[in-house]
Amino acid sequence: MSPAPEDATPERLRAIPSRLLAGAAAAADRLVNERLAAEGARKWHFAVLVALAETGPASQSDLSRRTGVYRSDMVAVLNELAEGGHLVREPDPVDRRRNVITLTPAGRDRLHRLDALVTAAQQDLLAPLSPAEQAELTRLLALLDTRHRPPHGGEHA
Amino acid sequence: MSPAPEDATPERLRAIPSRLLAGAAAAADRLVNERLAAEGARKWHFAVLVALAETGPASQSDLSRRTGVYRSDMVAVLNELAEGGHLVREPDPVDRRRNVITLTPAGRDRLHRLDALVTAAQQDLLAPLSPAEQAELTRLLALLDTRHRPPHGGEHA
DNA sequence: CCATAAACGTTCGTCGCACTAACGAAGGTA
DNA sequence: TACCTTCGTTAGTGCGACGAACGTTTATGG
Repeated sequence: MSPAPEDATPERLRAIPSRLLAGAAAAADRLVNERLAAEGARKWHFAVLVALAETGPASQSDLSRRTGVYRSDMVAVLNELAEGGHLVREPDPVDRRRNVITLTPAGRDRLHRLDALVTAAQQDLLAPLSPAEQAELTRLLALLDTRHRPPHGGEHA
Repeated sequence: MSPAPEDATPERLRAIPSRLLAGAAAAADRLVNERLAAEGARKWHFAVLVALAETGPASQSDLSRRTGVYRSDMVAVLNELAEGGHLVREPDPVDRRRNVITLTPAGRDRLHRLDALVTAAQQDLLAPLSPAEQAELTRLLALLDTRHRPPHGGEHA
């Protein structure tokens, strides 16, 4: 038998938070993507659908800001969702620079299905933790997130 | 004035652990890379140097397993470190398929400098949390990491 | 001893994500 | 009017994660 190399990761590396974070994030992404792939979706699709459902029709740059998807990348995401009939993209009559993105009933359906998948993935992800630990982890991560402001086109004020 | 869109991220999305994880990991990566870029290094360089310092000379696939860098990508990392004189790559006389990677004194020096940078980045990252929270977050992340085994070429037994 | 299988280093290519640059069309403002 | 900004869009860059394939070398087993 082999000497069972098991987890050969050096101690030093294993204690580094940024590495732990990267590892956990990778695992999380993998879980989510696996589930969503079963429906031929990616996480951005879900994010956009959520944003649309939450506040109604919006422009692309609106959606970009709210989901964190760059407006350059938003184009393709919307194309794919539009092809699937999950949303409609039409020019905004009041501001003709804009497109108004509107969720269709089919889109709302899809949102519900994707939501179930994403929720399941979260449970898989957090399963190793007790409910209290899950809540604490979520809280701490949210803290870090709000502190380390995205390199986005954020508030200048 | 604008209606202050501020943080327009939908509530639904903000509560999703995998998204929080991705956000925090991105911030962490950004902090680490910014620091390391000052020395013209990337995180893999650091990881490889740590692995070498911890257990002495090793083969490339050894390093690959221990650092998490794919062996395909390891090639370039070692090239760069070798160019900088931080390590030496020579064929293994006992197993001529392998290369023996050996840390040079210059490499050890560089490790210490990079270590300082990485440590500083961790402090920046965790600064929003109390020491107790930092420890707890690290613990929980380590738990998730060890549970969600990498999709790597892991144990077959 | 020879065939076959495995491991190693390497090259190349793919995919997704984050991010920049630039451009035409449209709107706001002086 | 001229100017600046916003919006959607295209194209392109860089990086990390990952797979395929190939030649070389070592291990295995009949």
